[in-house]
This record gives sequence, structure tokens and C-alpha cells, in this order.
Amino acid sequence: MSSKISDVARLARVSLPTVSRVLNKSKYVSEELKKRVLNAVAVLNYVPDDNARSLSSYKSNTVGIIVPVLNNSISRFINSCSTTLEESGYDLMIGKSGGEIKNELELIDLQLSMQVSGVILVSSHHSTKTAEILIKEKLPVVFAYNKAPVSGVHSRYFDNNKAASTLIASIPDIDSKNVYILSGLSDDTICNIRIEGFLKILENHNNYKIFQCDGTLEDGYKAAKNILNAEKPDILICLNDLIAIGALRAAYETGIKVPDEMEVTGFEGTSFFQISTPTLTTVIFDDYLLGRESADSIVSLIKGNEEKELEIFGYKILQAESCRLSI
Amino acid sequence: MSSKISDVARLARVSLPTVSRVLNKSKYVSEELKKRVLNAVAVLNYVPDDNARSLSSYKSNTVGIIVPVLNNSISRFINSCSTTLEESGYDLMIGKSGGEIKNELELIDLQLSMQVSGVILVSSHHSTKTAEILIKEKLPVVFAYNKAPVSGVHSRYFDNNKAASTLIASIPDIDSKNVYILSGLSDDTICNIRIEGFLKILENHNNYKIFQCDGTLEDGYKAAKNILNAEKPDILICLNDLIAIGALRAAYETGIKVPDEMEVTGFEGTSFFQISTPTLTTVIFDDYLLGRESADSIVSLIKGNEEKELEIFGYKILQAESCRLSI
DNA sequence: ATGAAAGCGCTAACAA
DNA sequence: TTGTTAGCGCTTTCAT
Repeated sequence: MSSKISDVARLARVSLPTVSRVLNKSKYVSEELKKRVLNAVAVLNYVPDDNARSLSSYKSNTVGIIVPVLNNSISRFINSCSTTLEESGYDLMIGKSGGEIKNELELIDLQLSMQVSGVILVSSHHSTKTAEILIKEKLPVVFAYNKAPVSGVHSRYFDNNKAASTLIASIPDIDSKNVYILSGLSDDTICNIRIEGFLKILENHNNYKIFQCDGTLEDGYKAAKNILNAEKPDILICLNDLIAIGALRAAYETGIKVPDEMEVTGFEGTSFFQISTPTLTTVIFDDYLLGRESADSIVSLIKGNEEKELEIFGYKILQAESCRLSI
Repeated sequence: MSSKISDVARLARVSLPTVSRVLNKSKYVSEELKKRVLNAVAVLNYVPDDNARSLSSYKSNTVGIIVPVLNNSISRFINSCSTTLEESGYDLMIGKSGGEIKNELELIDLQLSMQVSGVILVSSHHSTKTAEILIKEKLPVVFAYNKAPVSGVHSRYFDNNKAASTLIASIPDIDSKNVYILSGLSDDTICNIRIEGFLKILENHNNYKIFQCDGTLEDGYKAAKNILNAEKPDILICLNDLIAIGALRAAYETGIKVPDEMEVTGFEGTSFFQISTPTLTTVIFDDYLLGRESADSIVSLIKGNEEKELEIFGYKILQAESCRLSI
């Protein structure tokens, strides 16, 4: 069926290693032979077998990415990783953990068995166990979207803490407002970091409350509805855009005018901010940037270069109709 | 570093093939030996090398997916494929072509060299060349989102034609309205199929015009703005939701009230419909369903089962504020 | 039911 | 510069 390196060698009247050398540009081969080899490759439509190649060379050109789920923001991230990795000649193997450590560990086994050259791990809650396994394997790895749970591992993420502080600090008169925070799940590290950031500014503020939902649009809507039926926040700080969009709908249905009667803010997660009514004041992170940087780092690590262990990326606060800011 | 099958064999005091047989459940092995092998595997933390396995067995447990880009709808699709494939024990290798045939062909070579067991190809414009190559390789392949350009190849897609006809047919009084159609790029097969569907109903209608944009929110906005500055449509039929959202914004800025002064419809592409103001009347496709079905088909084909060459999936018309329907 | 031996397609080490 | 040889880790005959 498909031809192999020996077929090419025979047709080009050279030895196997010569074919290999031409294809991998690993050693100098005379122009004459090189031409014969390339010609034979073209004639036979030869495609090297990556499995055999990886097996004998202990190298693979595959990078694994493990994500909890393929949402909007992670899709942008992967898109960007993919572009960068392709430029460097790497393929992408994607695993979806559903956010469960058990699956994450299985996926790592899977990718280890594929001899991936490196792994980019996306999680809102990086597991120590995962990190330890990866370290033990001495596999190049980049933790994205969140800081690695142990040191000595490379992390690339956004400065959620500072973003949260800055957002709160730019809300005029925050001290005189009763503040409601609507968070995602309590085991979501990123949510917790954002809350920490909020509280840094709110520490002398004695009129705030924190509520929880599961972080989806639907549950954000439900939770907000419950809150608004019982209480009267001046401002509702939502831990992501989906929650915020749900809250906007809840406010609308409850007859509460945003921002006049209540302000609402979101936080990165989608790009819905520009479409909602009112448009959503939120924090924007550049997933493409993070993807590119993470991919660059993993490539660099694979090649054995030194890389900064931590890189933390900035944010942009987008002022829109749902909450006026003083910036 | 990592242990191999010979280590396991030694520790379990059995031969290599026995380990292989236990791990692959390929032949009967006595309980006694099986227990020893599994124990050794656990002790050594043994993970089989997939490359070696594929090399010697001519099988791989990897399925390739090639997509033009990772947008919202395709992410849902991949998410769903991924879940289904994982259940059947397959890994996923994802390539992004950027919509270019050249890249698509390169990615196929890449995946061929990885010995993928099958390929799911997503495109809004499937190339004959790609199809021919895949056929020649005798690789199981499923074309998704669009009909394969040649027969004898499996396709799984939505009935865009009928969806378009039904949408138009449900608009009250369409015959007496001047209809503007705002399409995506002219080489997007899916757009063209939708237009065909529209025109089936509009064939005796002599008051419609077709415009084009590049299919993005931004360009939809620009194109709609141009149209609305010069003309006065009764209804603006947008070929996808992004265009429609752009058009809604253009209408808003131009001071045209939707739906009172002009109606707007979208078409699958995002799930923004529920957030816009006004909410968007549109056609919904179930990307999860398509993902599951495509993945099921490829698994089935890999196993050598017969599969229906064509499966065409339905749609749901969602009536919302931007255009009242008679359904 | 189990083991010994051969070989998958390629690259790396060595030799010429 | 090129070729010969061995071996990557596994599965698959074929014996036993």
C-alpha cells in the first residue's frame, strides 16, 4: 500500500540512512544523491511513518494539550497554540478532562504513551498530583491559565488578582455601595483569586456579600433572580461574563434598570459583552496571546532552552454601559 | 526512565507476549498469570508505548480531525466528538487548516504519518482533491458539515437547504416584502446552499437582492450599515448569526427599529441569539449531535462495519423578537 | 495456555 | 560523504 523508506532507497539507488538524512536534513548529503532521493519521494508519494520515527529516535513532534472543556476562551487559546506549534513543526494532540483529575491523569498517561514531546495543561484548578507526575516524567510542561501548584514548573497565566483589584478600585464610590459578589464554584481557583483581588480593596468595606453559582449563564440567571427577589444590591460583581449575562437578564425580568438602579460587572470568559443590553463592563484577557506564549514556551522547553518559570499577563478593563468606571 | 514491556515480563515472571496478551485482552491468559502481570504493571507504573504498538500492529488508536478554524460551533462539535471517541478508546489529533486546501493536504499527510485510524474532516467547502487522496489511502473518513464532493465517501451534515426554505416560508407575507439577503463569502458552500434554499421559495418573488460580506460580525455590521444608508429593506436575511448581530447593531445605530421597521433573521453559527437586543430569530443546528454521530460513524468505519453513506440532520427554527414567524 | 523468534519502519552508531 | 548493522518497544506468527 503505502511505500516505505526502503522503497525510496531502492528507487533512488541509495542506502536507507541516506534517505533518512535527506528527509531530516540531519547530515550533509551530496546534491546528486539528494536530488535522486527527493525525486523518488515524489514519485512514490512517500510519507514517513511517524511512529517508527518516534520509536527509533525517542523524539516525537507532537505536543499534548489537556483542557477541562472546549469553551469559547479555551478555543481561542487552542487556536492560537495550534498556529504557533504548526509553525514550529509540531502536531497537536488534544484531550478533554471534563475538569476531573482522574480523567486528567488518564489523559496524561495516554499522551505519555504517545511519546508527546511536551504538554500544555489548562485548568482552573491545577492538581498537585498531576504536576508531580509530570515532573517525575521529566516531560516539558506548561501550566496555563493558572499557577502551577508546585514550584519548578512553568506557568503562564493572567493576573486575575490585580485585574480584580483594579476593576473594583475603578468603581466610583464603591465604599458607599452595598456590594454583591456572584461567584462561580468554590473550587475554581481562578474565581477565588479574583475574589481575593476584590477583597483587597473591599477589606474596610463592611457591606458586601458573596454568593455562589455554578458559573454558567443559566445558573447565573437563577442565582441572580434569587438575590434580586430578596435584596437590593447597588452593584452586582459577577465572576465571569456568563454569570453577568444571566444576571442582566434576571435584572431585566425583575424590572431593575441597569445601571441606574443596579450596576453589573462581568469578568473574562466570553465575548458576549458587546452584544448584551446593556453592554457589559468587564475585564478582557487576550487568550490568543496566552496561547502563543504558552506554545512558544513549550517549544522552547522541548528544545532544552531556559525559560522563565513564571509569566503573568495583563488585562484590559472594558468600560461599557452596565457599570460606569472612573478610569 | 520509564519501564517497558520486558520489565513487566521479568517482574511477573512471564514472557513478553503474555504481557501483551493481558494488556490487549487479545487471547486467553490464565487467571494466575494475568494477576501477576497486572500487579507488575501497577508496581512499575507501566505505560505501553503507543508508537511501538502502532508500528508493530499496523493499528493506531488515534482519530484525526481537521477543521478550518475553531469557532464556537466547531468547538461544540469537537467537544462532542472527543467525548464519543474517548468512550471508544480513541485519542484525538486536531489539525487546523485555516480553510486552505494546501494546509488541509499537509495536515492529512501529517495525520497519515501518525497512522491515524480515521479522519473526520470539517469544512464549509470540501475539496475534491482532499477527498480523492483520502479515498486512495483507503482511510476511513467522514466529511462533516457538508456533503463530500465525490460519491463513495461518508458525509454527515445539516439540511441547510431545507432549513433555509422553511425559514423563508415561515415569514408572513414574504411576497409583499422587499427582501435583502446578506451572505457570507461566495465560496462558502454552506452559504450557497442556504441561498439556494431561500431562492426555492423566492423564485416568483421579484423584489430581492443579495449582498455579500466576509461572514464576520464586524463585516456584517459594515455591510449592513452600507445597505441601510442607501436602502430600505423590509427584511434582512442574514446568512449567519454573526452577520445578523452586526446587522442589528447597524440598524440600531441607523435608528431603524427591529422588527417594526425592518425584520432581521440569522442562521446558525453562534449562540448569541438569546443575548442580543432584540433577540434573534434564527435557525439552530445541534453541533453536539453532529459531533456524536460523526464520531460514531468513524469508529464504526474503522471497525470495518457498514455505515450509511449519507446522514442529514435536521434543524430547529427559533422564533424570537427580530422577526415574527407564522409557525 | 504459554514462550521463542521474527519483524514493523525508522534512526543512530559505527565503519569504510 | 555514504553504507552496514543494530535496535527502538511492541505484536504476531509459529512452536511447544
